[in-house]
Amino acid sequence: MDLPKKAVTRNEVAQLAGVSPATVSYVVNNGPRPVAPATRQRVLQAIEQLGYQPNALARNLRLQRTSTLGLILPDTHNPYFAEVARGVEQIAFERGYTVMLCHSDYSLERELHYVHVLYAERAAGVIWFPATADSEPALRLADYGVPLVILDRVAPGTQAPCVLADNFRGGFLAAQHLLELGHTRIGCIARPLALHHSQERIRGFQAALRQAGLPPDDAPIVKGGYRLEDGRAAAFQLLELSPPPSAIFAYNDLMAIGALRAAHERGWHVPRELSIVGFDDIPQAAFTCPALTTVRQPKLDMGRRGAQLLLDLVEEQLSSAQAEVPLQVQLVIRESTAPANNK
Amino acid sequence: MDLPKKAVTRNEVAQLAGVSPATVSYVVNNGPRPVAPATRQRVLQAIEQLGYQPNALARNLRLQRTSTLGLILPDTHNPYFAEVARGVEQIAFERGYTVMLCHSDYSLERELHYVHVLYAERAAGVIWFPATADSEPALRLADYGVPLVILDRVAPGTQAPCVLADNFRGGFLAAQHLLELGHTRIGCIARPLALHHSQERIRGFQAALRQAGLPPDDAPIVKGGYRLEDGRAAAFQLLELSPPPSAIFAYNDLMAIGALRAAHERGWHVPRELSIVGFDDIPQAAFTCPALTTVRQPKLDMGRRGAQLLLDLVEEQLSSAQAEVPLQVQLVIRESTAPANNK
DNA sequence: ATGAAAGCGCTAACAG
DNA sequence: CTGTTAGCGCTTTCAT
Repeated sequence: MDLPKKAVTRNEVAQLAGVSPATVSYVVNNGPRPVAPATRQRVLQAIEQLGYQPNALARNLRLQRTSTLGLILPDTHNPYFAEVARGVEQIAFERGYTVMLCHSDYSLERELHYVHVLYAERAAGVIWFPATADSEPALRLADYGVPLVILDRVAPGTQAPCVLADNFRGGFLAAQHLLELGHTRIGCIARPLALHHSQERIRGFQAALRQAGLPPDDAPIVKGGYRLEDGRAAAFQLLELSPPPSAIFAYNDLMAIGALRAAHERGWHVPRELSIVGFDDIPQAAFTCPALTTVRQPKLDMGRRGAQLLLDLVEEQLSSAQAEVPLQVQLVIRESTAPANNK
Repeated sequence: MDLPKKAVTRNEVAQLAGVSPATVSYVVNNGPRPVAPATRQRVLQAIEQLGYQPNALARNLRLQRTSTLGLILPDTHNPYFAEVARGVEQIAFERGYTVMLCHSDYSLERELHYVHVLYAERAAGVIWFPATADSEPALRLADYGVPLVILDRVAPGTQAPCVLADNFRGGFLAAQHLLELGHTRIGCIARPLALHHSQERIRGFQAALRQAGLPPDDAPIVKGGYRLEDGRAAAFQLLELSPPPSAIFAYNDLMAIGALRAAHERGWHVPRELSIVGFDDIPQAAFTCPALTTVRQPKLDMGRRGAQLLLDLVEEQLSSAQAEVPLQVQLVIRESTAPANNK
């Protein structure tokens, strides 16, 4: 039943309908030339009868373009990325594109691997959620002439449009939220500050402290990974300080959850004795534990916006043909909305 | 920088290297014919110099096969599916395949849409996580001769291999776990019983009750959706019964979390006054809320096993060429492991 | 050891 | 309105 059954081709359809292969194309593509209603009918019937399904490979080869989008991201295990993937696919579907899912698994090497694969497949464009601070993948894609949109990060030396969360504002809001709850000693779980967005979140965070008249240096920072387990470890460090913080701002929700876990293990009651705020918005987490408040970030929307931007780029490039379009840098800022205390 | 830059072709490489296009192929593919070391060197250098990257479209067209796998699943918003996707991509990567991510969004129509797209793209095989009880997508794929592996469901009328969780056992274990905790009145949040796996989970659940000497009919069942919100609504129904159950077994973790939320809203304390068990294993949930225990199910592994099975099928079909291989039905049972109470 | 050439299935310009 | 034909970039069987 699933032996290498040979697919029916356009020629067979043409033969059955008694027309030329070209005519079949005109019917299938609804153009570029008109077809007499009677002929069209015969062709459609032949297609139906044979179960003809045009070969996209041949079509793409001939057209010198595909409708495939590459999506490179670290790992859908992190619900944040899964949500981004979902957003990308939604838009791709709506606009007739298809998505190739590429996990970089937080490795530059694999990002580069997929850059090559996607170019080999002549992807129409790529959406890249960088795993490291290295811009090489973007450079390579630019070199290949493949349109690119970068998510959640700026890649120095690149012209590619970015979709960014407003990291500064997110950090600011997180601190503000905790300050309003009466906390004065707040610990931070960050990533290495070399990372632009981590740095921004911390900057925003400290700005809020300063504005409240608190010395930012009072806020202990633990720099580290990005996984749940990293958050747990970082929280242990923070809780052992004297005095320990009464609140924690975590770089992402995964680590916030890790912190929550650490708190539980240490016998702290959240949120009575310790408040925790994560930067992202993981619905399950938000719903599961009323103690966990999050600064909401529209990550589904990030995927959607990224895909939209990319497809606009792709299609513009297509229509503008060889007209020398001036490069343009487009920067989209997505703002975090106010912190939501999930009652 | 990303204008429709024309890609360098094999002919240009051949010209630069002063060899025939065929020779370039032999070098690139390392066969099927040997190439003199000196020639090979010149070709490699030309490739390097021009930044040549073979066009996979042309190659696939010629070869009449691709290394693209289709993955059709409801929605990566559900971490369960995200995890499956991750598993599939892992194996695909290892074996040199690429994954097309297709969200059916729980709709048969979209499943069929993607079946067509994937066939048009001549996908080497498809992994399908059905959204409904309808087998039509499987039938269509069989008709096209596209190898298929079905996840988590049997599709009547199909020969496709399935990767199944041991739903009966999972339900059994869930009930057993709750019985050991001393519960005697346990509510169920299920999906429509027409769905094989929901039915099985309930069957297993009731079998455990029976074995414990309890009348299964005492266990109230609410049938419904699959989302967090559905679980919340179902839990409200259960909690309003008199007497209300002291424990709840939910079809999946998303609904278990919804139930947890409902309990909170009603002022119940979990797990002191109400125990909740979800069938899946969502790490965040499990970690976030120590009250939530889950029957672990290796969903990453489900994706991995599915992809392995599929690729074996694909490659076997490739090698066996036109030899009339007898159809074979392969059924893999994945067992749920013991319930883990996430302390 | 290598070159020439025939397609893979399709689109679109060129001819009627 | 429709048929014929030249490729798209590649693999591989013929030849040499």
